[in-house]
Amino acid sequence: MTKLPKMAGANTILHVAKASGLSPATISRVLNNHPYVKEATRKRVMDTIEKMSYHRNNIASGLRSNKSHTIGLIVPRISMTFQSEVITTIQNHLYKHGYNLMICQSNDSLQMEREMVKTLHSTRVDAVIAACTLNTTDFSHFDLLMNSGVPVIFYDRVPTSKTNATLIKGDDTRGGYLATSHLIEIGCKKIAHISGPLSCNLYQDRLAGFKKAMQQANLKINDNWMFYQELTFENARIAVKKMLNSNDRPDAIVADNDTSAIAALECAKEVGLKVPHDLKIVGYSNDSRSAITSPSITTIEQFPALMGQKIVEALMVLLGKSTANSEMLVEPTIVPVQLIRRLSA
Amino acid sequence: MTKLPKMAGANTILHVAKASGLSPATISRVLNNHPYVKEATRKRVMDTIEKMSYHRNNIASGLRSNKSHTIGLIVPRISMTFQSEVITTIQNHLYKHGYNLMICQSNDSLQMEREMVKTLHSTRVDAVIAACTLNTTDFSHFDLLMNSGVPVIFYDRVPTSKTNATLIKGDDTRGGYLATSHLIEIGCKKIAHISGPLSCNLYQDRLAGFKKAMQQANLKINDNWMFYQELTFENARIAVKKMLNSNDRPDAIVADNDTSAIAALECAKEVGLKVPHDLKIVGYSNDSRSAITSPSITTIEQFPALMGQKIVEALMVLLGKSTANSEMLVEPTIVPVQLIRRLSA
DNA sequence: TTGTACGCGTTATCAA
DNA sequence: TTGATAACGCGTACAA
Repeated sequence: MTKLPKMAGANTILHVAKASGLSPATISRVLNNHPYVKEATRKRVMDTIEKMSYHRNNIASGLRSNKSHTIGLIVPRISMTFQSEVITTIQNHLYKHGYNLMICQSNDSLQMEREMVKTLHSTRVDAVIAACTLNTTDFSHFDLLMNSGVPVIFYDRVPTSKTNATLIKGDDTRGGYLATSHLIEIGCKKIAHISGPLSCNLYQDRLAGFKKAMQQANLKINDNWMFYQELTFENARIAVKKMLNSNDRPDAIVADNDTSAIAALECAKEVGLKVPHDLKIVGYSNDSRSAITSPSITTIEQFPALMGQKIVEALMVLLGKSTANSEMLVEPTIVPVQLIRRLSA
Repeated sequence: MTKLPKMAGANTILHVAKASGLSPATISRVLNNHPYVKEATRKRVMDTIEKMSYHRNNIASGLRSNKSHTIGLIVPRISMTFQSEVITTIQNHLYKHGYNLMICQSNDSLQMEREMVKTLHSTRVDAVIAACTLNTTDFSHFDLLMNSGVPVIFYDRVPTSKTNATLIKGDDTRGGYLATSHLIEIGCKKIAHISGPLSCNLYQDRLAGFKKAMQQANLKINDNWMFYQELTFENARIAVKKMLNSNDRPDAIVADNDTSAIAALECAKEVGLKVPHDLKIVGYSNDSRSAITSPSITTIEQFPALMGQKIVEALMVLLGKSTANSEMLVEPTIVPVQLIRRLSA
């Protein structure tokens, strides 16, 4: 007996090697499905592994191979319907490919986001997927990763300037256009817009879509009905109250998320306006709540599962596990959107 | 634009040692805040680290120290409001303590749950936090972790039999009781119950609370109004339709989640019943949707943030980072619940 | 207070 | 097809 046994429950490939009368290298080959292993040997090793209930130490493996089989994910918050569905899809797909997911919530804090990039770098994740905060306009903290050869995929909230990262985003321009032109088609002429802060590409694009639809219909944009703010329930209430209490009221509201749309609906009820008769409302994201209000809210579906799937596809290309769709890496991937017509507009 | 060359190899403490004219051991001591380091030396090292932009390799550190500073989390799905809030709290707290979180979704599949335990074991996580699937009645797959000295905390859906793991659960018996007795107080006598499958402790307990309230009020339980099923929207619709179309209709429904309560509300509207006048409804969990239906739904608040906090507290004790509340480790921790009265009952 | 030397468990590189 | 052996980067006795 050599220096083998130390503590129960800490079997290593060395133990397996001894027990099966083979070398550690062969055990490793079996574990990694290396081609040059005789079938009989493989079987013998597998049996021993089973018998000893050996489990490979991924930490040691990672140190040697420089692969952690872990993907880092940075997201503002997981509780948003859209985000949690994207993440769910990513996680399920990645798991099938043998990767783990390390999820970090920035809580929409740029400082947290910066720290998390460092942490994920130290953890030696194989790649990072990130939806940035509303305030992230400088993306240079991600250079740390890319300079070390760690691929970065941005989705949803992405940089607008040039980058070496892979970009996957929703068709927000079209989303803004669809929401607005729908209202125009059903006769609205005085359309308000509750936008998010324009520091973020999402809201820039949705605004562009809004403007395009308005211009095409020769409708003028009333600055008193344009709001650029963090899209919270309270902020929306304040904005909508102000509009509804004025002499000149809009006949429709395009909101950049469903929380704001729900707030608008609530305000309308309080003021005694009937939706959609007196005021029409369109939201954004198809939040699970938007389907169950009375009236239910017309909104923009973003297909989070599809986006998650695209993200994993790109990831597999970046990790060299796939060569399909390698053009994803140079051109931004645009995920389609769709108007979900309900009763509010 | 030329692609950035992949770095030949990141800096190591050896490089830092060379550059600062010290030994690797001293660098390591500085990184780990070891007491026996002269302040001037520490400063010198920190400067060099900064200048070289050295970042510690957590994989190597983990191999040596046998600590990954990563906590594994297994959860049926992150998209449920309750779960996503628990997870958010856990993640934010853990991050402050210097731990990462590896989240695994079992999708309520027992087989996935089993695999994920193995994966987390291989990844050498420092501890595992788990909310099990609805079908997990045998928890022995977690023994792999506990036998290797990896602490396990079960929350929400926990084992009912004896275990070495730490248990943190909601007061579901009281929740079921509060929901039912509230209905009784406001005059209901014919109360239906849409329960989850009794394989799961949650629904056993809520049912016990329901029965207790019914017995105290000398109300008899009508078996035609008792349903034990996975708590999906469709299942609830079928159950409620059946009851509302029969000759003998309940005057109230206790649902074990808000999805079922929302389905009940929808069915009632379809059949032309007014809620709460003709039918009263109480849900469970205070899902974000329950507040915005018309009428809004009375439900049971489970304080997910508090539960998340308790989980981290217990974890810190288990990891030897804290000695407060060490009784958490032997007795299950019960997180309180509260009736949120809204307009549906 | 700092340095030397070794080992954590695995995989890669040779050699056989 | 398999084996021997040297890394991977860090932490920690032990020595100085």
